[in-house]
Amino acid sequence: MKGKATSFDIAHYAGVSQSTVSRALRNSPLVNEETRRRVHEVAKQLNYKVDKNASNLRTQQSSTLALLLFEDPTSDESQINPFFLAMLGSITRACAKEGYDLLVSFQSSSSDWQADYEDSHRADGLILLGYGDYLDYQPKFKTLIDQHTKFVCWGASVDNRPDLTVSCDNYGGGKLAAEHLLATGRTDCAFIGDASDHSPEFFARYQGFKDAFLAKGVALNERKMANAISTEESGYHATRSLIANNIRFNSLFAASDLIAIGAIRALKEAKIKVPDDVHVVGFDNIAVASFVNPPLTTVQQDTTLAGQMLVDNLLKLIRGEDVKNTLLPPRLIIRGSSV
Amino acid sequence: MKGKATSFDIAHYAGVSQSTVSRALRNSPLVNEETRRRVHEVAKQLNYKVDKNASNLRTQQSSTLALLLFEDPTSDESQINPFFLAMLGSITRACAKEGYDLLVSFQSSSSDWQADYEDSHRADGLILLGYGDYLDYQPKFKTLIDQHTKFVCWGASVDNRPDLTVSCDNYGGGKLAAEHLLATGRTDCAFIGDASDHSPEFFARYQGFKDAFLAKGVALNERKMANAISTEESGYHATRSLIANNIRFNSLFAASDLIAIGAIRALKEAKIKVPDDVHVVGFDNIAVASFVNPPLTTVQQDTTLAGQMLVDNLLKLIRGEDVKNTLLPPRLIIRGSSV
DNA sequence: TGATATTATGACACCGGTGTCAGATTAGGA
DNA sequence: TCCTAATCTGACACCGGTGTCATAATATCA
Repeated sequence: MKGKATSFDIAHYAGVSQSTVSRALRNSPLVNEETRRRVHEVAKQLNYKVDKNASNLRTQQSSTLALLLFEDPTSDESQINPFFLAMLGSITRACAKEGYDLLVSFQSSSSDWQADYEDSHRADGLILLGYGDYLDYQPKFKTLIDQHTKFVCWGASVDNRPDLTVSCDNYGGGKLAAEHLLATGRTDCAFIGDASDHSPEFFARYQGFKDAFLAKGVALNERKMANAISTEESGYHATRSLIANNIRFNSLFAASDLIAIGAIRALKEAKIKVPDDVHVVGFDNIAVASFVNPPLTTVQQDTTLAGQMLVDNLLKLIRGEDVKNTLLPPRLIIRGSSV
Repeated sequence: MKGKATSFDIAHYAGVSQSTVSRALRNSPLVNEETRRRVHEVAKQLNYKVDKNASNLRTQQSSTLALLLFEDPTSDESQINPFFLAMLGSITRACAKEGYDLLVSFQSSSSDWQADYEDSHRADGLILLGYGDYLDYQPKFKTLIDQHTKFVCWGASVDNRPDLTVSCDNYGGGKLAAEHLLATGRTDCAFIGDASDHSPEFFARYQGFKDAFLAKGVALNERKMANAISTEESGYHATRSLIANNIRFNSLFAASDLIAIGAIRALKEAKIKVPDDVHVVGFDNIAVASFVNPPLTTVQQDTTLAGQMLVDNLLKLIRGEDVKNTLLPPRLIIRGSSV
């Protein structure tokens, strides 16, 4: 046998027509039990596998989803945000569970990442994942919608289509962090992140945080804020600049764990003790969080559930079913950095 | 325009035949420059994308590689070894660079992971990645070879086909670790890992380590070894059992960073100070390593290069070119856990 | 001007399945 | 025994491209 076996080969050996082979292998009720058995038998012997290209071509669907991970262009090429890596793991598993394959692709946010996966019938739908400047993305989202591309999005809200977004309740998560700091009596708080509409996720975290403070009659000092993207480096520099400007605080809320870890490094360097002098709370609960010193108090996003929801919603979209706006509950994980 | 545009639509609007469209879009020298331009023009307007299924079906290749990540079944479902996540990142990038798509799939090592990707023409070749008991895999490797499946493997050596393996020089890495500990004067060393042929990577690390000690006339004490798989938990328990058995040592070499991190936890718990009482060296240089307390001295595997080599070798294999056995140089990263 | 080479294009088979339709065979009922 | 229904199977068109071959149109040269 040279080359791979085709359904015609099976047909030949099983003494039936190719049509029957196709039906038998898909367990169509139309074929006789005995025939079905024989066909399966031969197929197994010849190690036959359906040619997905042919099958997909005919049925016009691919049983494949594509994950586009777009990263902040300023972040280091070699280091991928561990939070997304965790998401990737759960998405992969969720896909497998649903019988879908997963194409993975990293995109720099500048490039033409509406990519051709769906248009070229490589994938039935897209999952978009990434931090970064969402204003850049809105026009691309629009293009996708115009082209009727099926996609879901982590975190980023898509104008007029909240059903396309799966997100952690960032606002609620920010509140959790605030209430925790308030409970420990640390009301003089700094915020490191990006409280603009360029990063809606960070912004929502900040809003929730601020509102929880306001509810207790404590106003956040706008000066005690510094911008940072979600990298350790960025968190480090932002915090250093606060310290350099002689800004004082006894607690710090970072918009992500990576930022928090960078912040802790800056604090340590300035001989400011965590948690004694400053309580630190992060966001994400990446794997590293429990290993840093001190272990990081953080708001957990349930990546397993998130991956599952992304896949579920996308499949519903593909099947034309109704999809609801999806918000996942955050959970506070208290560790040494804040007690 | 209902549905996606096909090459016939382009042909219609450009006033040429479908054949010419196909040629023009692939920039065949056979088509007239003016025609080519017009066809591209129309294609762009209709947002036409080549149907990969049709194209792949005809050309009998997919421009896709599949990454099969098989994990130790005992490891926690939700936590993926960060080392592999890093590899995944670099493999993805390497694929993109070569113009290949990447299918990602997690396999539990028990399942039928010779998977159908290649047989079903979903992928042109496989990349296998995973820790675990390699004896389990050998028969599966054999099946793959028998079926002429193109694949490469990280770490695991495939009998008689060393060209199919890309690996870090684990033996050399073990030596690096040993020489470092010897240089710091800590010759009474424990080893946590698996020094059997069930995990050839760990075994090689141990061998290199042992040989370097022997070269200095120091023999390792066989009793100061404990088995562990590559998880924090496992490293923790293995180290605890050594301590519980009253086994003393002033340095410790862990077969992987995760194990080392678990070991440090066990040591701390037993009030044994790192690095004062015990120097610890790990292997992998996962992202966490620099954040633990104390920062972990470790042997770095260059994941970027590794991913690139895996992809390069696999593509060579697919193209029928000659592939050499590939061994990547390790590098010692000295941090606080051993000085 | 006629013969030949060159260039550009269209017609058509083909890749390997899936779905439809028609027809053969057997069973069931009168 | 004949007719209709139920069951099973094969022939065939089709999905949307790619590659081969034939041929028309134009250029080249004697």
